[in-house]
Amino acid sequence: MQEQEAKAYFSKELLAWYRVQKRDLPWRRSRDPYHIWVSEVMLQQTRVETVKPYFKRFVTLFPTVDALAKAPEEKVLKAWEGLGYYSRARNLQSAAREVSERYGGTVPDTKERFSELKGVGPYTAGAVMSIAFNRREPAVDGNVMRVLSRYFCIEEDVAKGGTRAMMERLQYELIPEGEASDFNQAIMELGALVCTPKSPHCLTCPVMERCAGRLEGKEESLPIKTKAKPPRPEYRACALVVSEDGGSVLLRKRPATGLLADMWELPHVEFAAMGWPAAMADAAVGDALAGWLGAELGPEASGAVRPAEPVGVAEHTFSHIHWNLRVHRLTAATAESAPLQEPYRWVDRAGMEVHPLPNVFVRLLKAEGFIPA
DNA sequence: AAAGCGGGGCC
DNA sequence: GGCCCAGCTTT
Repeated sequence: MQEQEAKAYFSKELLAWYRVQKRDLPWRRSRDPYHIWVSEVMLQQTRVETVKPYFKRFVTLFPTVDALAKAPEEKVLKAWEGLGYYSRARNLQSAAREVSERYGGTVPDTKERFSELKGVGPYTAGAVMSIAFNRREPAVDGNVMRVLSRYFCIEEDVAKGGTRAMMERLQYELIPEGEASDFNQAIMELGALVCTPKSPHCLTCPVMERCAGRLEGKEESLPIKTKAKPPRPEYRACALVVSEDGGSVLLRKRPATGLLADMWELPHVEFAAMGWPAAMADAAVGDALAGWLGAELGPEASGAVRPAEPVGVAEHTFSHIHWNLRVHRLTAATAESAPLQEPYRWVDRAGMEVHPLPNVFVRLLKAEGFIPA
Protein backbone atom coordinates (compact mmCIF):
# COMPACT_ATOMS: atom_id res chain seq x y z
CA MET A 1 0.00 0.00 0.00
CA GLN A 2 1.31 3.37 -1.03
CA GLU A 3 0.62 5.07 2.26
CA GLN A 4 2.61 2.47 4.19
CA GLU A 5 5.52 3.02 1.82
CA ALA A 6 5.31 6.78 2.36
CA LYS A 7 5.46 6.22 6.11
CA ALA A 8 8.39 3.80 6.01
CA TYR A 9 10.26 6.13 3.66
CA PHE A 10 9.68 9.07 5.97
CA SER A 11 10.95 7.26 9.07
CA LYS A 12 14.03 5.79 7.41
CA GLU A 13 15.18 8.92 5.59
CA LEU A 14 14.47 11.22 8.53
CA LEU A 15 16.45 9.06 10.95
CA ALA A 16 19.42 8.84 8.58
CA TRP A 17 19.34 12.61 8.10
CA TYR A 18 19.24 13.23 11.85
CA ARG A 19 22.26 11.04 12.56
CA VAL A 20 24.30 13.35 10.35
CA GLN A 21 22.66 16.71 10.95
CA LYS A 22 21.78 16.73 14.64
CA ARG A 23 22.88 19.83 16.51
CA ASP A 24 25.16 19.73 19.50
CA LEU A 25 22.82 21.11 22.16
CA PRO A 26 23.63 21.35 25.89
CA TRP A 27 20.84 18.97 26.95
CA ARG A 28 21.91 16.42 24.33
CA ARG A 29 25.19 16.05 26.18
CA SER A 30 23.37 14.60 29.18
CA ARG A 31 21.56 11.33 29.69
CA ASP A 32 20.09 12.57 32.97
CA PRO A 33 16.26 12.40 32.71
CA TYR A 34 16.05 15.43 35.01
CA HIS A 35 18.15 17.49 32.61
CA ILE A 36 16.03 16.35 29.64
CA TRP A 37 12.94 17.30 31.62
CA VAL A 38 14.25 20.78 32.47
CA SER A 39 15.12 21.38 28.82
CA GLU A 40 11.69 20.29 27.61
CA VAL A 41 9.91 22.60 30.04
CA MET A 42 12.11 25.53 29.04
CA LEU A 43 11.54 24.75 25.36
CA GLN A 44 7.76 25.05 25.70
CA GLN A 45 6.90 28.04 23.50
CA THR A 46 10.55 29.10 23.57
CA ARG A 47 13.32 28.91 20.97
CA VAL A 48 16.44 26.83 21.30
CA GLU A 49 18.83 29.79 21.14
CA THR A 50 16.95 31.53 23.93
CA VAL A 51 16.93 28.45 26.13
CA LYS A 52 20.62 27.51 25.86
CA PRO A 53 22.09 29.96 28.42
CA TYR A 54 19.12 29.53 30.78
CA PHE A 55 19.49 25.75 30.70
CA LYS A 56 23.21 25.83 31.51
CA ARG A 57 22.71 28.26 34.39
CA PHE A 58 19.72 26.34 35.73
CA VAL A 59 21.37 22.91 35.88
CA THR A 60 24.46 24.48 37.43
CA LEU A 61 22.37 26.14 40.14
CA PHE A 62 20.09 23.11 40.56
CA PRO A 63 22.02 20.02 39.34
CA THR A 64 19.59 17.43 40.71
CA VAL A 65 15.89 17.00 41.45
CA ASP A 66 16.67 17.21 45.16
CA ALA A 67 18.65 20.44 44.74
CA LEU A 68 15.72 22.02 42.90
CA ALA A 69 13.28 20.71 45.49
CA LYS A 70 15.23 22.31 48.35
CA ALA A 71 15.85 25.70 46.69
CA PRO A 72 13.93 28.85 47.71
CA GLU A 73 11.24 29.70 45.17
CA GLU A 74 12.63 33.19 44.61
CA LYS A 75 15.95 31.73 43.53
CA VAL A 76 14.20 29.48 41.04
CA LEU A 77 12.12 32.34 39.65
CA LYS A 78 15.25 34.48 39.45
CA ALA A 79 16.92 31.79 37.33
CA TRP A 80 13.82 31.86 35.11
CA GLU A 81 13.71 35.67 34.89
CA GLY A 82 13.21 36.77 31.28
CA LEU A 83 12.10 33.36 30.00
CA GLY A 84 8.40 34.08 30.48
CA TYR A 85 5.50 31.79 31.41
CA TYR A 86 6.71 31.76 34.99
CA SER A 87 4.20 29.14 36.07
CA ARG A 88 6.50 26.70 34.25
CA ALA A 89 9.18 27.37 36.85
CA ARG A 90 6.83 27.14 39.80
CA ASN A 91 5.26 23.94 38.47
CA LEU A 92 8.67 22.44 37.76
CA GLN A 93 9.82 23.05 41.31
CA SER A 94 6.54 21.71 42.69
CA ALA A 95 7.03 18.58 40.57
CA ALA A 96 10.64 18.25 41.75
CA ARG A 97 9.44 18.30 45.35
CA GLU A 98 6.92 15.59 44.51
CA VAL A 99 9.61 13.44 42.85
CA SER A 100 11.96 14.04 45.76
CA GLU A 101 9.40 12.96 48.35
CA ARG A 102 7.56 10.18 46.54
CA TYR A 103 10.32 8.68 44.42
CA GLY A 104 13.45 9.55 46.37
CA GLY A 105 14.58 11.98 43.70
CA THR A 106 14.40 9.48 40.82
CA VAL A 107 12.40 10.69 37.81
CA PRO A 108 9.53 8.23 37.08
CA ASP A 109 10.10 6.25 33.88
CA THR A 110 6.49 5.59 32.91
CA LYS A 111 4.20 8.02 31.18
CA GLU A 112 1.41 7.33 33.67
CA ARG A 113 3.50 8.32 36.71
CA PHE A 114 5.38 11.12 35.05
CA SER A 115 2.17 12.68 33.71
CA GLU A 116 0.83 13.11 37.23
CA LEU A 117 3.44 15.77 37.93
CA LYS A 118 2.65 19.49 37.84
CA GLY A 119 3.32 21.15 34.50
CA VAL A 120 3.69 17.86 32.64
CA GLY A 121 1.18 17.63 29.79
CA PRO A 122 0.94 15.18 26.90
CA TYR A 123 3.82 16.74 24.97
CA THR A 124 6.31 16.96 27.84
CA ALA A 125 5.45 13.47 29.06
CA GLY A 126 5.97 11.98 25.61
CA ALA A 127 9.14 13.97 25.01
CA VAL A 128 10.85 13.03 28.28
CA MET A 129 9.73 9.39 28.19
CA SER A 130 10.94 8.94 24.61
CA ILE A 131 14.13 11.00 24.70
CA ALA A 132 15.35 9.97 28.16
CA PHE A 133 14.04 6.38 28.33
CA ASN A 134 13.58 5.55 24.64
CA ARG A 135 9.95 4.68 25.27
CA ARG A 136 7.65 4.51 22.24
CA GLU A 137 5.52 7.57 22.99
CA PRO A 138 4.45 10.38 20.65
CA ALA A 139 5.45 13.94 21.51
CA VAL A 140 3.40 16.30 19.37
CA ASP A 141 4.51 19.92 19.50
CA GLY A 142 4.28 22.73 16.97
CA ASN A 143 7.17 21.28 14.96
CA VAL A 144 5.61 17.84 14.69
CA MET A 145 2.24 19.32 13.73
CA ARG A 146 3.89 21.34 10.99
CA VAL A 147 6.03 18.53 9.61
CA LEU A 148 3.24 15.94 9.60
CA SER A 149 0.58 18.28 8.24
CA ARG A 150 2.90 19.12 5.34
CA TYR A 151 4.28 15.66 4.60
CA PHE A 152 0.84 14.04 4.65
CA CYS A 153 -0.97 17.17 3.41
CA ILE A 154 -3.33 17.23 6.38
CA GLU A 155 -5.67 20.19 6.04
CA GLU A 156 -7.44 19.94 9.39
CA ASP A 157 -7.13 22.86 11.80
CA VAL A 158 -4.18 22.00 14.05
CA ALA A 159 -5.74 24.05 16.85
CA LYS A 160 -8.48 21.42 17.21
CA GLY A 161 -8.11 18.69 19.80
CA GLY A 162 -9.10 15.97 17.37
CA THR A 163 -6.32 16.90 14.97
CA ARG A 164 -3.77 16.63 17.73
CA ALA A 165 -5.01 13.16 18.70
CA MET A 166 -4.76 12.08 15.06
CA MET A 167 -1.19 13.44 14.90
CA GLU A 168 -0.27 11.45 18.01
CA ARG A 169 -1.48 8.20 16.46
CA LEU A 170 0.34 9.01 13.26
CA GLN A 171 3.60 9.84 15.00
CA TYR A 172 3.35 6.66 17.05
CA GLU A 173 3.09 4.55 13.89
CA LEU A 174 6.08 6.32 12.38
CA ILE A 175 8.47 5.56 15.25
CA PRO A 176 10.82 2.74 14.12
CA GLU A 177 11.24 -0.14 16.56
CA GLY A 178 13.66 0.82 19.32
CA GLU A 179 14.31 4.29 17.89
CA ALA A 180 11.85 6.47 19.79
CA SER A 181 14.49 8.76 21.27
CA ASP A 182 16.28 9.62 18.04
CA PHE A 183 13.16 9.60 15.89
CA ASN A 184 11.22 12.05 18.05
CA GLN A 185 14.21 14.35 18.23
CA ALA A 186 14.68 13.96 14.48
CA ILE A 187 11.19 15.09 13.56
CA MET A 188 11.47 18.12 15.85
CA GLU A 189 14.92 18.87 14.46
CA LEU A 190 13.51 18.80 10.93
CA GLY A 191 10.80 21.25 11.95
CA ALA A 192 13.37 23.56 13.54
CA LEU A 193 16.01 23.49 10.80
CA VAL A 194 14.31 22.62 7.50
CA CYS A 195 10.52 22.47 7.67
CA THR A 196 10.35 25.98 9.14
CA PRO A 197 7.12 27.96 9.65
CA LYS A 198 7.98 30.41 6.87
CA SER A 199 10.02 29.74 3.74
CA PRO A 200 10.70 26.04 4.39
CA HIS A 201 13.98 24.75 2.97
CA CYS A 202 12.41 22.01 0.86
CA LEU A 203 15.41 21.58 -1.41
CA THR A 204 17.52 20.27 1.46
CA CYS A 205 14.73 18.23 3.03
CA PRO A 206 15.46 14.50 3.31
CA VAL A 207 11.82 13.59 2.58
CA MET A 208 10.97 16.17 -0.07
CA GLU A 209 10.41 13.58 -2.81
CA ARG A 210 7.33 12.17 -1.14
CA CYS A 211 6.09 15.24 0.74
CA ALA A 212 2.40 15.47 -0.22
CA GLY A 213 2.09 19.10 0.90
CA ARG A 214 5.05 20.06 -1.25
CA LEU A 215 3.75 18.06 -4.24
CA GLU A 216 0.44 19.91 -3.89
CA GLY A 217 2.25 23.26 -3.68
CA LYS A 218 0.86 23.86 -0.21
CA GLU A 219 4.05 23.83 1.87
CA GLU A 220 3.70 27.55 2.64
CA SER A 221 0.02 27.43 3.56
CA LEU A 222 0.21 24.40 5.87
CA PRO A 223 -0.40 23.85 8.70
CA ILE A 224 -3.88 25.40 8.84
CA LYS A 225 -4.43 27.14 12.14
CA THR A 226 -7.16 29.45 13.46
CA LYS A 227 -5.82 32.89 14.33
CA ALA A 228 -5.46 34.11 17.90
CA LYS A 229 -7.46 37.06 19.12
CA PRO A 230 -5.54 40.34 19.35
CA PRO A 231 -4.47 41.35 22.88
CA ARG A 232 -6.78 43.77 24.69
CA PRO A 233 -5.23 47.12 25.67
CA GLU A 234 -4.78 48.16 29.31
CA TYR A 235 -3.81 51.71 30.26
CA ARG A 236 -1.88 51.91 33.50
CA ALA A 237 -0.06 54.48 35.61
CA CYS A 238 3.24 53.20 36.96
CA ALA A 239 5.31 54.61 39.84
CA LEU A 240 9.11 54.71 39.85
CA VAL A 241 9.81 55.64 43.46
CA VAL A 242 13.46 56.05 44.34
CA SER A 243 14.49 56.48 47.97
CA GLU A 244 15.80 59.81 49.22
CA ASP A 245 19.38 58.55 49.20
CA GLY A 246 18.89 57.24 45.66
CA GLY A 247 19.92 53.74 46.67
CA SER A 248 16.61 51.89 46.69
CA VAL A 249 13.48 51.57 44.61
CA LEU A 250 9.98 50.69 45.77
CA LEU A 251 8.83 47.28 44.56
CA ARG A 252 5.80 45.16 45.29
CA LYS A 253 5.23 41.44 45.01
CA ARG A 254 2.45 40.18 42.74
CA PRO A 255 -0.18 37.70 43.95
CA ALA A 256 0.58 33.96 43.90
CA THR A 257 -1.85 33.30 41.05
CA GLY A 258 -2.58 34.83 37.68
CA LEU A 259 -0.44 37.04 35.48
CA LEU A 260 3.25 37.10 36.48
CA ALA A 261 2.47 35.24 39.69
CA ASP A 262 4.94 35.76 42.56
CA MET A 263 7.07 38.13 40.49
CA TRP A 264 8.12 41.61 41.70
CA GLU A 265 7.29 44.86 39.92
CA LEU A 266 7.05 48.63 40.10
CA PRO A 267 3.70 49.64 41.61
CA HIS A 268 1.10 50.39 38.95
CA VAL A 269 -2.67 50.74 38.63
CA GLU A 270 -5.14 50.59 35.76
CA PHE A 271 -6.78 53.87 34.76
CA ALA A 272 -10.16 52.24 34.23
CA ALA A 273 -10.13 50.64 37.69
CA MET A 274 -9.70 54.09 39.25
CA GLY A 275 -12.20 55.85 37.00
CA TRP A 276 -9.41 58.00 35.54
CA PRO A 277 -9.81 59.12 31.91
CA ALA A 278 -7.38 57.35 29.59
CA ALA A 279 -6.38 60.67 28.02
CA MET A 280 -5.37 62.29 31.32
CA ALA A 281 -2.53 64.84 31.06
CA ASP A 282 0.87 64.05 32.57
CA ALA A 283 0.58 66.44 35.51
CA ALA A 284 -2.79 64.98 36.47
CA VAL A 285 -1.45 61.44 36.17
CA GLY A 286 1.43 62.29 38.53
CA ASP A 287 -0.96 63.73 41.12
CA ALA A 288 -3.43 60.86 40.82
CA LEU A 289 -0.67 58.27 41.03
CA ALA A 290 0.82 59.90 44.13
CA GLY A 291 -2.58 59.99 45.79
CA TRP A 292 -3.26 56.36 44.95
CA LEU A 293 0.16 55.14 46.12
CA GLY A 294 -0.08 57.17 49.34
CA ALA A 295 -3.32 55.42 50.15
CA GLU A 296 -1.79 52.07 49.21
CA LEU A 297 1.15 52.49 51.54
CA GLY A 298 -1.04 53.30 54.50
CA PRO A 299 -1.64 56.18 56.92
CA GLU A 300 2.02 56.60 57.98
CA ALA A 301 3.17 57.07 54.43
CA SER A 302 0.08 58.88 53.23
CA GLY A 303 0.88 62.44 52.21
CA ALA A 304 4.59 61.64 52.07
CA VAL A 305 4.27 60.50 48.47
CA ARG A 306 4.64 63.32 45.94
CA PRO A 307 4.89 63.45 42.16
CA ALA A 308 8.27 64.45 40.69
CA GLU A 309 8.33 64.16 36.90
CA PRO A 310 6.94 62.04 34.08
CA VAL A 311 9.45 59.48 32.79
CA GLY A 312 7.65 58.37 29.64
CA VAL A 313 5.57 55.51 28.29
CA ALA A 314 6.56 51.86 28.48
CA GLU A 315 4.64 49.34 26.40
CA HIS A 316 4.59 45.60 26.78
CA THR A 317 2.58 42.97 24.95
CA PHE A 318 1.64 39.66 26.52
CA SER A 319 -0.13 36.99 24.51
CA HIS A 320 -3.53 38.35 25.58
CA ILE A 321 -2.95 41.85 27.06
CA HIS A 322 -1.18 44.94 25.82
CA TRP A 323 0.11 47.18 28.63
CA ASN A 324 0.51 50.91 28.08
CA LEU A 325 2.38 52.15 31.16
CA ARG A 326 2.55 55.90 31.90
CA VAL A 327 5.63 55.93 34.11
CA HIS A 328 6.18 58.72 36.64
CA ARG A 329 9.02 59.28 39.06
CA LEU A 330 7.74 59.94 42.58
CA THR A 331 9.33 60.83 45.90
CA ALA A 332 8.39 59.14 49.15
CA ALA A 333 9.46 58.95 52.75
CA THR A 334 11.82 56.01 53.21
CA ALA A 335 11.95 53.09 55.57
CA GLU A 336 12.85 54.83 58.82
CA SER A 337 10.00 57.33 58.78
CA ALA A 338 7.37 55.09 57.22
CA PRO A 339 7.69 51.30 57.54
CA LEU A 340 6.17 49.40 54.64
CA GLN A 341 3.76 46.54 54.81
CA GLU A 342 3.43 43.74 52.32
CA PRO A 343 3.44 43.44 49.40
CA TYR A 344 5.63 46.59 49.28
CA ARG A 345 9.37 46.61 49.89
CA TRP A 346 12.35 48.91 49.41
CA VAL A 347 14.97 47.11 47.36
CA ASP A 348 18.53 48.31 46.82
CA ARG A 349 20.75 47.44 43.87
CA ALA A 350 22.18 44.32 45.51
CA GLY A 351 18.67 43.26 46.45
CA MET A 352 17.69 43.10 42.80
CA GLU A 353 19.59 39.81 42.65
CA VAL A 354 16.93 38.10 44.73
CA HIS A 355 13.83 39.82 43.36
CA PRO A 356 12.66 38.28 40.07
CA LEU A 357 11.22 40.95 37.76
CA PRO A 358 9.32 40.64 34.47
CA ASN A 359 11.25 41.93 31.49
CA VAL A 360 9.22 45.09 31.04
CA PHE A 361 10.39 46.34 34.46
CA VAL A 362 13.96 45.16 33.97
CA ARG A 363 14.11 47.25 30.79
CA LEU A 364 12.58 50.22 32.58
CA LEU A 365 15.04 50.10 35.49
CA LYS A 366 17.96 49.73 33.10
CA ALA A 367 16.80 52.73 31.07
CA GLU A 368 16.55 54.76 34.29
CA GLY A 369 20.01 53.67 35.38
CA PHE A 370 18.93 51.74 38.45
CA ILE A 371 20.08 48.41 37.02
CA PRO A 372 23.36 48.29 35.07
CA ALA A 373 22.64 47.76 31.38
C1' DA B 1 -13.49 24.21 23.63
C1' DA B 2 -11.74 28.54 24.99
C1' DA B 3 -9.14 31.52 27.66
C1' DG B 4 -5.13 32.71 30.60
C1' DC B 5 -0.32 32.72 30.70
C1' DG B 6 5.70 35.82 28.43
C1' DG B 7 8.97 36.84 25.62
C1' DG B 8 11.85 37.20 21.67
C1' DG B 9 13.01 36.49 16.75
C1' DC B 10 11.85 37.17 12.16
C1' DC B 11 9.74 39.19 7.88
C1' DG C 1 4.18 45.92 13.36
C1' DG C 2 2.23 41.56 12.80
C1' DC C 3 3.08 36.74 13.03
C1' DC C 4 4.98 32.69 14.98
C1' DC C 5 6.76 29.65 18.24
C1' DA C 6 10.00 22.46 21.43
C1' DG C 7 2.43 23.80 25.81
C1' DC C 8 0.00 23.46 30.34
C1' DT C 9 -3.73 24.76 33.41
C1' DT C 10 -8.06 26.47 34.52
C1' DT C 11 -12.74 27.43 33.47
